[in-house]
Amino acid sequence: MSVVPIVAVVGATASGKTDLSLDLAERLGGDVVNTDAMQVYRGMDIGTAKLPEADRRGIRHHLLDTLTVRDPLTVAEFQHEARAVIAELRGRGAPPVLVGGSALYTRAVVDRFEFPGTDPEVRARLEAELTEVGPHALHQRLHGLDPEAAARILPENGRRVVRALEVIEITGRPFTASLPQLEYVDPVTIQIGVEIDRDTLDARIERRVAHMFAAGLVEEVERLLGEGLAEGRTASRAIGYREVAAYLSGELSLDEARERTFVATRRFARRQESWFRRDPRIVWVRHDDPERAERAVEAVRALG
RNA sequence: GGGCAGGUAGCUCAGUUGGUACGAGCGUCCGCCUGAAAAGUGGAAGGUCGGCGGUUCGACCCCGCCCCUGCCCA
Repeated sequence: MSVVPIVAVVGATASGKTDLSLDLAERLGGDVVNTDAMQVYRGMDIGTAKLPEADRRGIRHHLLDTLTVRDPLTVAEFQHEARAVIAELRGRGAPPVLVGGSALYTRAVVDRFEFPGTDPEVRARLEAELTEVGPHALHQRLHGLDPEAAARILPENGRRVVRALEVIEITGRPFTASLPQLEYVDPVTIQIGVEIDRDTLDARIERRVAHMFAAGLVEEVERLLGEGLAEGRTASRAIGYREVAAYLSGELSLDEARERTFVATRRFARRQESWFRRDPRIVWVRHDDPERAERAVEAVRALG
């Protein structure tokens, strides 16, 4: 193979992406690159199902544990860093094997995807307005400035309305409110999706959540709260962490926290599925297919 | 054995002095998504209102009996 391919393993949480990524990296002689929004946080191990060092089969993993829980992270920043890592790996001939369930992160890295800038002051001001006057009023304003964007963004979705207004203000141009075409930055890219039926997935999620609590998730959250987890804009939203934090502050019983974590994870998996499902470029392999790694490698080699 | 409370969507519960269930939250299903994405957001499908009988033009709401659940007394 003349060009070093970019491989991305995608799929719902708990579907078995991690194992497949190790098999692929091993067979292709590559490194693993995390594309999970929460596994970048140091100390968030149990609740993010981060693969322990000892289980990495000696394969190098990138973009894990790069931030503290107080550090916010954005897609655009992640895109920048991940692309740098990918370039470096390919430079030395090692195929990057991306793994992670954060669909937008993966797409931002692998696809032609450009983010207009951001301005903390403008953002803060608009967010303050949002809490004050509500999303509908801001949506009205957006309608006046950029009817097309307003038509595509639901009036209830304050977050997106704010971002649209921010972009318009700092760029002076209309906001593109829809996702870009599905087009890889580098044509030698492939996405391998892990396919799994719902009942099996739900059972795995339930087991995983039970295991997390048994393995000390509560203690992990307690420790991270001491490190400022609650102030972390991104990290504090992680499933499992907010539920356990609610338990620790007395808002929920332990059982409720566990149940809600299970339910939230299940919902998250549904959202991931609906996201990946509509990307026709993904090559799917069954989670329980004994030949799945071979099939995936074959698909990679077929790239040319 | 007696008393009290309750049996309404998958779950927790609203509801009408009798006039086609206005239901809500959660879940489920489907969708959207450009700097918080494990986030944010829209929609849809679900109910013979415990059973049987009675009163009534008409009952989920009234009466009787029965079944179930919880609590109390014996």
